[in-house]
Amino acid sequence: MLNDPMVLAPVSDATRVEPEKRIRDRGATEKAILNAAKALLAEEGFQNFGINAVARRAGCDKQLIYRYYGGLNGLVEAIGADLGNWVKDRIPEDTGGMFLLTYGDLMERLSLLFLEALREDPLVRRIVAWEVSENTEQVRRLSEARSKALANWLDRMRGSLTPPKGLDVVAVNAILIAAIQHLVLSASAGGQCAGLALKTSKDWEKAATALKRIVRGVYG
Amino acid sequence: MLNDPMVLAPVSDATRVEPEKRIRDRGATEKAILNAAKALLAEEGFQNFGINAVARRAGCDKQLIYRYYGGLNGLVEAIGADLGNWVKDRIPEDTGGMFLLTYGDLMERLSLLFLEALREDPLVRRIVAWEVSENTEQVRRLSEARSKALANWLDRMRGSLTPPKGLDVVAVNAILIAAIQHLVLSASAGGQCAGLALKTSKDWEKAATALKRIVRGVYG
DNA sequence: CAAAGCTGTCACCGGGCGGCGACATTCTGC
DNA sequence: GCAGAATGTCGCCGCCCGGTGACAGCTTTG
Repeated sequence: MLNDPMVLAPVSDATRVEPEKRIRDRGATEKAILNAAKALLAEEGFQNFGINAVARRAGCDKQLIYRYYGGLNGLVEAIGADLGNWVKDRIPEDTGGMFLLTYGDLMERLSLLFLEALREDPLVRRIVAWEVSENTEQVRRLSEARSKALANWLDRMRGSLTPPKGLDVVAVNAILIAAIQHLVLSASAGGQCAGLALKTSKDWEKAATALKRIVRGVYG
Repeated sequence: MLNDPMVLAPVSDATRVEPEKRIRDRGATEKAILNAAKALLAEEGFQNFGINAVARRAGCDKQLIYRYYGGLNGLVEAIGADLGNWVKDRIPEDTGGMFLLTYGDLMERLSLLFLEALREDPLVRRIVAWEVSENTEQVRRLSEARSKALANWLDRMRGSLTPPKGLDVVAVNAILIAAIQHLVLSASAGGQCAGLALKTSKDWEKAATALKRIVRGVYG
């Protein structure tokens, strides 16, 4: 009664634009929402990541996010599920025909691969930044998924190579991963890290060389 | 704690409670605001860091923040100014009576000192997390102040020790710093990093040992 | 004394947020 | 054909945000 619809004398003239009806396809809509969420997170970061923003981006009503994903939490969980396949998608499973004779060979290669992969994946970068910035249930889920995937990958790649004795490989690798992650995040946010410029590919070569030296130093 | 909301009890009757007048002291108020801001940032992180929250915490009206600091930007800048003295305040200037014979000795010690200092300073941790999460003017200022202070500190501590030749020390040190920062941030947020638990002091000993091995590996 | 300035407080604005109920339209099963 | 479910849309709510103008009380200055 408030708005008598027919009073609206719809744009009668030639400027008439078809209302672009959204097709009714739950599957497609769900995908659109998920993609919108991932793109939004990748591009804008977790700061302005919210129901309204995702809905706007997906071009649908936010109500559908509640219906199909149970709200933001569920949506984030869905993103986390994808994340399980991250390493699979992003990092070559085989070692590129190289012969990895030692654990040092392996870790050098994996470090560089990981660095590359992270540099090229804005979504995961944002998630890592999120992980170190908040400690909500949402983030914890994401973090868990990511770390599990990463651990599996490391394990698979190790193959039958035995790590050196007398060295806490878990701790050392954690530090290496931390270094890579922070390096990439820092570069992504400010173009540098602790005085080291990280913009041009030349900058990155220097970083990669230093990283190699570090890995070789500890793993021989 | 500061100003009970009971102040808004109207001037009713004999139950008149003295409204706890805030003393008029611009200097003290400015300090209160700055401290509130730092405490808030340290405890809650940059997520909900805003004019209203700071004013609430400082127990004063937000208008004063605009007047005295020119808004949040100015306030953040004031925080950044303090940051310049961070290393000075937090990290012993002398080397604790140790004889640092080699660059490796130095960097091992500095790494551990930096790790310790960061672990014990929630404010700077939040700032570092902020740095990798956003790229606004505010954050850039903070970041710059911090990195400058850090560089100065490294330089002072180096003294007359000459770094090894044939090694890009800037890059290597940047990676070491990145590792430490990410390790601490990760621990602070989720109690672990890449599968390495970082809660108990025993956990941290393992991390420190691994870090030493890495530093020694690259710097001898 | 009064005027002018400083300090602190309050109320209000527009806007975006998350969340929800109600409705419109289309599809499905009987 | 019809009822009910599925899908999509709309408008509203209460809340908090940043920002600003107006005002009240104290202090300094003349």
